[in-house]
Amino acid sequence: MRKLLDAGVSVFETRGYHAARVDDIVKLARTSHGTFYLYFSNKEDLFRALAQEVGDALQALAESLPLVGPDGAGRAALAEWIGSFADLYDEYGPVVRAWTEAEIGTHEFGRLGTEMLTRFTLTFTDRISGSLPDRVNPAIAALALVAMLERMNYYVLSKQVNVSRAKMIDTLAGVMHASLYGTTHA
Amino acid sequence: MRKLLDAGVSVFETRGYHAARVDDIVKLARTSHGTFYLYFSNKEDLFRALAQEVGDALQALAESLPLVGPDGAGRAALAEWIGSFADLYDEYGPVVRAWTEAEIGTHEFGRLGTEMLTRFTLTFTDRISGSLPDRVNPAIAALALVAMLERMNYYVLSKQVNVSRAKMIDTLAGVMHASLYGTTHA
Amino acid sequence: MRKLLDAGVSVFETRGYHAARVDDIVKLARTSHGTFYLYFSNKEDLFRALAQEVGDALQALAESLPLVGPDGAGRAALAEWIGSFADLYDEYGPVVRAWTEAEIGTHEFGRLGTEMLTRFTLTFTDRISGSLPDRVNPAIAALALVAMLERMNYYVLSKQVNVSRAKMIDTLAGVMHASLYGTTHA
Amino acid sequence: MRKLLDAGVSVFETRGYHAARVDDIVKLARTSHGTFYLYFSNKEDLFRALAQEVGDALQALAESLPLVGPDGAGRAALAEWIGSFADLYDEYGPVVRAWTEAEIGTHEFGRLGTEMLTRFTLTFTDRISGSLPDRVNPAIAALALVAMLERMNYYVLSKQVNVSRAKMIDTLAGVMHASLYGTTHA
DNA sequence: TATGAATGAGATTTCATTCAT
DNA sequence: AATGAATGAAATCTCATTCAT
Repeated sequence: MRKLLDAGVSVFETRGYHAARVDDIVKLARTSHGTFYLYFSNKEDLFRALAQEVGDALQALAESLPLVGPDGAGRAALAEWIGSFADLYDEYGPVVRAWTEAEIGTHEFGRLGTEMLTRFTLTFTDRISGSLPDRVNPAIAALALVAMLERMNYYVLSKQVNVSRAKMIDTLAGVMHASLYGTTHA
Repeated sequence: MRKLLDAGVSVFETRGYHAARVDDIVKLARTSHGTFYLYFSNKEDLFRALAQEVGDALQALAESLPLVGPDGAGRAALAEWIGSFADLYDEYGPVVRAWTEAEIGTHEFGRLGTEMLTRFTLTFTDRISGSLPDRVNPAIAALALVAMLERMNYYVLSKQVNVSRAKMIDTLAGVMHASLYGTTHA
Repeated sequence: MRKLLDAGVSVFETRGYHAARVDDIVKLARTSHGTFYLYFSNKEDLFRALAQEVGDALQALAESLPLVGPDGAGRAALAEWIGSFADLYDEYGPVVRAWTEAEIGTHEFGRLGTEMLTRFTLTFTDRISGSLPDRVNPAIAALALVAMLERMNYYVLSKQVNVSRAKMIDTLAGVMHASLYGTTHA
Repeated sequence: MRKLLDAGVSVFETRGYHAARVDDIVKLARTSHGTFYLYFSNKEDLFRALAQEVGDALQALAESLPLVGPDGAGRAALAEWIGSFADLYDEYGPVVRAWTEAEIGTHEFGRLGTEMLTRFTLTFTDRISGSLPDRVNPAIAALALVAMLERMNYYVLSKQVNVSRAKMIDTLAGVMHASLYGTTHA
């Protein structure tokens, strides 16, 4: 039930995954405990549904990454794609953060998260592997870039580190492009 | 009391911050509830003490970053420093992860974490700012590199993504060096 | 919920306010802790509700005090009213005693008690002020009589001082009437 | 140990008997838990010692009540004695209040208190019995007057009901004298 | 389908008391 | 005599989950 999922996102945003109570979600959704358990078997179950949505969106995004060339156009395309990532983070930020919180000490979400990361990175690797210098392991470099991408978005968009969205995107594009083609930023 | 702090690290590692019960910590430390509350006013309070330790260690690490030159020696020095970061992550991993878990939805730890990130990044920026191309904002580039560093360590050392520690360090050094001097990796 | 309030009265009676445990109340009411906290936020909260009831009953009683004349009929009417006070004390004794116990060192109940005393005494003063000799401050004399009334009921009805209810009422009526009209007792 | 007894009075004053912790008393007395238990077996025990002091002082006071005559001099002597009672209440107020609090729901203190009340009232009865009209039971009238005396002092000296000490004494003397000799107040 | 009162297991926290020094 | 760290029993309170309506 959409109402409950949306309330879930909202409550996870303000209270975090662990501190979120079924009662909070139910109250925000203006429905009852009984109804909650009609649709979900518990908080974890509702979260799984939200996580699924994020996972799908992320995978679609990974697949939309263009083959990036060494020139300015390639860099611009990369920047645009990073912008899409930021858009996605804007939309699903609370879920992503809750996920990070939930997966620590929770077997299932940890496994799900690792799977998702692996799939995303695999697709990402695929797109950039042609561009990398021979001696570099593309999968690992890709993982590092994904790490930077994810965490920088968290820092800037969730943690209110004082950096503008545009500058964040430009910087990420610069560092990524440099590591792919060895050129200097911008 | 050291015994309780150590037990805290251990319990946060296995159960995560939220699922950790005072009872777990107390049992592991082979002491009593009364003793726990003699030294700390609650779980949060104990965690604060641990966080302080990590913060101090991280700050010391940031200050140990050498001025990195464009040549191979510079790259090697950078790799060595990243290795120290990984060592620190090994030692304090449970606390860092617990922190990540705790700071979401907990104002205080969120603020503390942002402060720590800011200080670390500031020192980091200081060390690399001379090396960056003019048009790049050093603070933001530094933040991106710190994001990569932190998150990659988490992926590899905590999440059991199947990457060797040596390769992680080498890759991180490569990407960082490339973004500083525009050279290709290695 | 009535069941819990009644159990509260009963437990306060046998154990006193401070020694009363939520668990006692819950067990006597044959319900659960959860239910208790559904209706009251703690023991204090339940007590507040009971205190409200006593306060209302006392105020109604004060307002029922007839204008007492100097003759035998006036004295009889006064005695009857004192009888009603004793009835009320019988009914709410446990709460009144618990209040006495609770208000010492508890700001809120102290304040509530003083308010109630003031209102009761004010109404009482109103009823007797016409009867007092000029030089006497009616409010203070009224307060003294209320003090006697309250404490004597406590001595006789709660403390099991060996005095019959009838004699207590007769004596109180005598002293009060004497102080109002300067006649000797009875 | 005097230091502990004094600290006890002080703590009972601010926190009441039940809320008083051994820790509070020990801290205020600038000594240790161990020392407390060296001199008293528990909080109750310390309180018993204080109660003993109050009991002795009260009994001495009762015995100092002069034989009160029907004239102005008798009334003045009565007023002076009531002043002494107020002095005693000033000094031992916290203990008296704590006693009231403690005796509800505590067998031992209730019994002690009733004994003390009985002894005090007996002596009081002795002193006034000659003055009362034949039909009045002196013991009961005395009890009523003692009730008034005690409670009025509590109202005025502890509860901060807005009445001056002088007026309280005058009013009590008036009501008492009136009930003894049937004269009007003052 | 929907409700929400009732439940009770389990976590947190307090504080009187002991005992080795 | 004096200390105060350590204890643990006992109380409070929360919240996920159920179930009769």
